[in-house]
Amino acid sequence: MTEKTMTIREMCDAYDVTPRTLRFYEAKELLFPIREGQKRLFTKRDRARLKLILRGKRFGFSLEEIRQLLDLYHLGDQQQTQLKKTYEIAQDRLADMERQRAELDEAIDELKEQMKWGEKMLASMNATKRAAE
Amino acid sequence: MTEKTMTIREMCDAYDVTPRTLRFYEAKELLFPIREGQKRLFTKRDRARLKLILRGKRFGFSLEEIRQLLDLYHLGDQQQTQLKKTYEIAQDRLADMERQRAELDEAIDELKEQMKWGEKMLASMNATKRAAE
DNA sequence: ATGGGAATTTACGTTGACGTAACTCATACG
DNA sequence: CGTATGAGTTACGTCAACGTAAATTCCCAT
Repeated sequence: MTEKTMTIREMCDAYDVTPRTLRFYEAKELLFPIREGQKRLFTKRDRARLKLILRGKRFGFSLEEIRQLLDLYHLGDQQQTQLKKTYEIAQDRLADMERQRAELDEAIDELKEQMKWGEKMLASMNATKRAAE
Repeated sequence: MTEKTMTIREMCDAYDVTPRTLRFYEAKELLFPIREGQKRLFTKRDRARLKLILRGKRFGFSLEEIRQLLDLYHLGDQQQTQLKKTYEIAQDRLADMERQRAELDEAIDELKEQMKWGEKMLASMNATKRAAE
């Protein structure tokens, strides 16, 4: 088996998070490291989940929302209603994300416009400065 | 002149925010309503800024970052260094946003995959249920 | 004059996502 | 054997972005 586990330190280095963060995620039931006596051992599953958590965060999911989405994976004998609910959450988020992307595109364009502006300002100010020297 | 101003209530209704929010933005120097005696009067400029603030928020800018970007507009006699700094902030944010969009695209795809999964689960569970009836 | 609605100020409360400090416990090392 | 290093627990602190409550104040209609 590829049951290679990682210590908390290795995880921190590998994913650039603090120990506090990993323990916090465990407390919030986003990660489930095995407890070898005192220490935590993070499995491949934990690493996969952490990657998803970090990406989720990067575009505004709350940890709670991320937890719900992660639960899409382990749907063994769940009740159908629960499944449906989670599925709908995912659908909503997807719609949100697509709206967000559209806005993002728009905003990027506008920001670019804005910056052409800034460039001109800079140029004219440099000209003024050179003229003054 | 089109110097039509709006009261706080009108603003709230028009932009779906609370009075608290508008006062908060004023305190943070994002808005500058005129004070007619006791009351605030929001100008066209305030409305334009508010729109930008709200959009900025929708994709994760902090109010402080938004304030900096808004300052790109009123660059009258500013110092060049200040201008440059702000300009660089904008550049960085733009890069961030483009990275974010790329990730968003990726994540949307993955989420869609995930959901096909969910659909199959739902379908098979419905089949099971029907067979049991 | 008065009572009812707005708007205002002041100030404390809240939520999420950790940071940070204090202390304990275990182990490795010279 | 002492100690330094690293992990763990507990619990209080923080920061942003407002919410919420209390106590005025102002204007206007009855």
